[in-house]
Amino acid sequence: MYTGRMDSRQLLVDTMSELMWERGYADTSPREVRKRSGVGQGSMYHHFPTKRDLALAALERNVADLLPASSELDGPGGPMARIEAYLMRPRDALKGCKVGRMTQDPQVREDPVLLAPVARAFAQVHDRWVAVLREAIAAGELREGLDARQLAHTLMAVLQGGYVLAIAQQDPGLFDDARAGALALLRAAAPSVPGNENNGRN
Amino acid sequence: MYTGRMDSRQLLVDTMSELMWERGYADTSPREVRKRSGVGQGSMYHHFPTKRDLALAALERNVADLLPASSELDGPGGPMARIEAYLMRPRDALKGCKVGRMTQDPQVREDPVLLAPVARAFAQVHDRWVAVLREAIAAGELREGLDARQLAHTLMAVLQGGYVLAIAQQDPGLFDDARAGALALLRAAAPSVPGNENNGRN
DNA sequence: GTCTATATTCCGATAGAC
DNA sequence: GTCTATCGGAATATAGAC
Repeated sequence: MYTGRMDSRQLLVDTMSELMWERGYADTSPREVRKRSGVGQGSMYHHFPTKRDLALAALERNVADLLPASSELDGPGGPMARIEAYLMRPRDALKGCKVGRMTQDPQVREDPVLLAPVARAFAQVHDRWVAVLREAIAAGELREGLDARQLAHTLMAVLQGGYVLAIAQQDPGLFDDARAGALALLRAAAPSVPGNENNGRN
Repeated sequence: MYTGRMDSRQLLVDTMSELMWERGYADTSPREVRKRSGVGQGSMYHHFPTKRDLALAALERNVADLLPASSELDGPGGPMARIEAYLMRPRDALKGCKVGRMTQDPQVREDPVLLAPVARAFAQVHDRWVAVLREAIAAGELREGLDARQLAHTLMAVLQGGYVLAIAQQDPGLFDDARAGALALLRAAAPSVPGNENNGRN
């Protein structure tokens, strides 16, 4: 499919994926895509019969962009160190998440086909979170009895919701607050006597 | 301003506020508002010269709807009990937050006037969170050294992000996971020996 | 305050030549 | 594959009568 150079098809997908991050799907018009990409009308409808087809391709691309970052969660190093690294990695809070944003687009959220890549991406990130959280519990870095699957959703939500708060106040600091607070809570949830697995006096 | 009955103006605002929750601002057309409300063209532009004016009124209304709920945070009862009650109160996860949603609307987030009510509402909820969290720390229900302002943003983010996750999978359970996990973390962040303020052996 | 008529521009395509 | 021309309908109003 990919012919080896920056062809029209690729240009269209790149441009659409930018615009979907910036403006979402519903509010992005084929006209804008053509203007920004410089690709002509005929060309566009040759490669993508409908706006939705182009959006789907762009969405898959955005999802693919996102997943490598989360592989940081199962890289080398202690589990808590990886958790902190992923949680605190630099992110452009005021732009938001190019995948999470799609859930708020009325035309995406009502379209199972467009929503599917979003769901898959989040499920994959969730799996990675669960694994590292289980490791942390096993390593005695997090208290036993915590539910790794729940906690994974909690931490993903902190990031997704952090964007919402930051955008509302136009202040990236709120995103940083949200994740720093989450990290502080995780630390407070370490077994009570660090280095001694026999907590409390059970 | 309010004439005592369900006049056109009020009908328009009610309808617009519903539609903004369902579809956002950018993707809601004046035509849809007229259709759903039954108010005519002339009437509509008499009361609201532009779509944006109507949206602003609807937005203020949505914000006003939201704030009473958060007053639960400074009601009667122990701080942790109020925190749990507010965090766990029934919410329609798949509809999302009618205020938070606005931050993802391209035409709202770029318009300081439309964004202002959203920012104000979140700031107010944050204040309430901070107060109850400080109480919880003072009462020995949460470990000292936790930053109430950060934590307040964390918990708000859990809710906002929980909606994102739930919508992505079309499963309210993810919203419940996110908040249950947050509650579990808060409990784990209680002083290590409950009832004994002299934690560890400092 | 409400009505109908009209206007301009954009949306999301389709047609058909090159 | 790309181009230009065209299309029917919707978006977002404006005009002016009642």
